[in-house]
Amino acid sequence: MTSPGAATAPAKRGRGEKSSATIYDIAKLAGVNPSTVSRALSKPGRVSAKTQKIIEDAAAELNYQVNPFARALPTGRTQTIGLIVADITNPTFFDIIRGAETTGSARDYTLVLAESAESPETEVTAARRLLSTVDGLILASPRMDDDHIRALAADKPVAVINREIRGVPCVVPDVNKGISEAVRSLAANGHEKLAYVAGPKQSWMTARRWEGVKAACEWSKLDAVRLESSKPTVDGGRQVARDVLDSGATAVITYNDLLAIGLMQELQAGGMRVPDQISIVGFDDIFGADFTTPALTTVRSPLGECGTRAVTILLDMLQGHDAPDEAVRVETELVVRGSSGRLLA
Amino acid sequence: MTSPGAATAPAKRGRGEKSSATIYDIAKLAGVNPSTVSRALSKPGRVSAKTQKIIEDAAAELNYQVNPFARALPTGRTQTIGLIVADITNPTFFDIIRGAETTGSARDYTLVLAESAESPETEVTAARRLLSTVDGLILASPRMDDDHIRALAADKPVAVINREIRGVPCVVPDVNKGISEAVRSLAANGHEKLAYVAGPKQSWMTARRWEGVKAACEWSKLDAVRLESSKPTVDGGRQVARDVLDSGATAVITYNDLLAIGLMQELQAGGMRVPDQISIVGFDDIFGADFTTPALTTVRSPLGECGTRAVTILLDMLQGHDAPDEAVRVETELVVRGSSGRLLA
DNA sequence: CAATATTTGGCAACCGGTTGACAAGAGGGG
DNA sequence: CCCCTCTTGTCAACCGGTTGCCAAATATTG
Repeated sequence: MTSPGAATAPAKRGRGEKSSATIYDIAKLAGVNPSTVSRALSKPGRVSAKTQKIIEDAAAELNYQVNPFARALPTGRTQTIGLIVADITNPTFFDIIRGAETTGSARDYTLVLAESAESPETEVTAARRLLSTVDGLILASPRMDDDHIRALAADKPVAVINREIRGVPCVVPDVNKGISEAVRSLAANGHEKLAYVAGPKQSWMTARRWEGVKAACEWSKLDAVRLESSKPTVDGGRQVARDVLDSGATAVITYNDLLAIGLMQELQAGGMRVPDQISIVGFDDIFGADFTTPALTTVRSPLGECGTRAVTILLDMLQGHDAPDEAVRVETELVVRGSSGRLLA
Repeated sequence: MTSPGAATAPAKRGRGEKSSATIYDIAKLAGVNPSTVSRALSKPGRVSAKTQKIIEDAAAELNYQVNPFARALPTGRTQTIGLIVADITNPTFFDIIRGAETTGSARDYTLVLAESAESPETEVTAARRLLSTVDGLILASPRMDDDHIRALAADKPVAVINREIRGVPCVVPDVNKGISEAVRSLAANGHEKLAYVAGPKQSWMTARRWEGVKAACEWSKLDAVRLESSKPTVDGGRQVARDVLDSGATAVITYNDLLAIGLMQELQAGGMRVPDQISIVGFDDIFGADFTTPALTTVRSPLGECGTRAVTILLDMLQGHDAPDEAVRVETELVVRGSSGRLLA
């Protein structure tokens, strides 16, 4: 309003007429120096209680809000955290996103979202771009290689979900508990041969899960066979049905729920009865896993908790705490629904 | 490096050692003035081709990246758009988020996500907070009242999805086509009485859908009755099953797919056969709608497209285009799956 | 009550770009 | 050959906070 030259600047600035109040406005109103205002509003006990009050009142009156960019410029702090997911389409990530958003905004951090479309290159680009504008970065099921991730982590706090990388804070579901529950339950129900339908080769997790299945089967004296899927989707599940039947397995554990659902649909379409003739166990307990008939038995990974934990680690690091030097493990558990059960020979 | 006083500033800055290159570094390397660098890198033909080249090479060599905050400070442009959804839990929004993210990042905009947890107050707060840091804001199914939204829109470009507000650019699925297809199909299959299970009272959409159903039923000479649900979730669907049975309707259209799924589960649990005894049609075609048995017939709203369109409108406005003065309507269509069909008396 | 320790507030530089005003240099016309 | 116009680069102010350093004000202490 009082700004000179306002007449010569023809509505160029994008911020509406009433640019919001600055610390200079407050300073004028409160009769102090701008720097004092800045201190009153950020540093805790740096100014006297009296001045503090005056300034706060003035700020309230002008209904002041800090300009995040002005603050970010000299300090580098932005109050945002970035989250990169491999594929926004994939419901697995929904819970992670939700957990991260909720936890972040509870501590006054805003979530910035990007996706890599499953491409390592896109992922690196997106990560680089984000990294410069956020205080910390979360990579959920990253597709880029370890060294890239370490390079990012050298720059700013980074937390990784669903993958374990030495030297970088990680949050990883510990699949063993859930898997051994699943395998034990299948063994108890009379199954003797089990197939594992694997996921994408680049996925760190698919290897961990297969190891877990193999180990548990050995323990329970089950036969374990590994089958490959073309892609970790419902469609991929449909396509692998033939192989499953050919394998002679009567129980199947899949890399994820989508595969399980597709597989179940295809098998049922072919006249198989689930779980009477074949038991199916998925992974993750995604949204919709209980929509099927029978509802899907699955090893639940607490993905929302992964998001929450990752954010917490990040924010702690930002406050100067050390990163946990071991990967944080969250428990998985078997959720028994209708798709697994006694084998009726 | 050459900066004086570097010794006195003891590693305070949070940005790793090698703070990235600035236009000043480029200027030095290229032997020109920083402002020339700035112009070369942003304004199109403001500098000579020769200087342009020199500067670009220098920038490449230093592997320069603009500091978004430094740019945002004087210009107000941030290259980000905000998206506020009522509930991250709700799969309806997944597609919107995906559409918005994809479209935005294709045009070099980053998506900033916030949720309102279905609370109008939280929503207003989140919107205010976001508005100051983004170039434009998308409100998906906003819960706040019209005036609040208009106030936001007065400040910066705002686009609304799933609600129509005069004077604010909106993207709204036009439910009529999908609904009339649904009702006509039900009528053709021998149904004479239809129930509409409504959603939350504050939802603008639930009213539109009920109007559409009523009108289509009149046209097709069907009896239409409206039932209320406690909440628009699977659970809410289960709870309304009793009312549906009592109503005597043989066909049901629900406010959304979650209600439809819950309703179908409950009815089937009670021994009803779908669709032989009762047909069920949902709304939105969310992820998982085809996981059920039978798969859910539903009126698809192209939610991904809504996200895309909203972003497009916003970015166009940012480039100085006018906002469309009419709400943008996207088509809905009936997706026939197994849950609707001929009534077997 | 003077001398010293501690608060508290002000000054000014800085973060890294953008942009209006201007001057030097290049090119064109009479 | 001179004057005028157009291009191109430079200067300097500015966006809105933060923070090191210093001095004034106040509190503490002998």
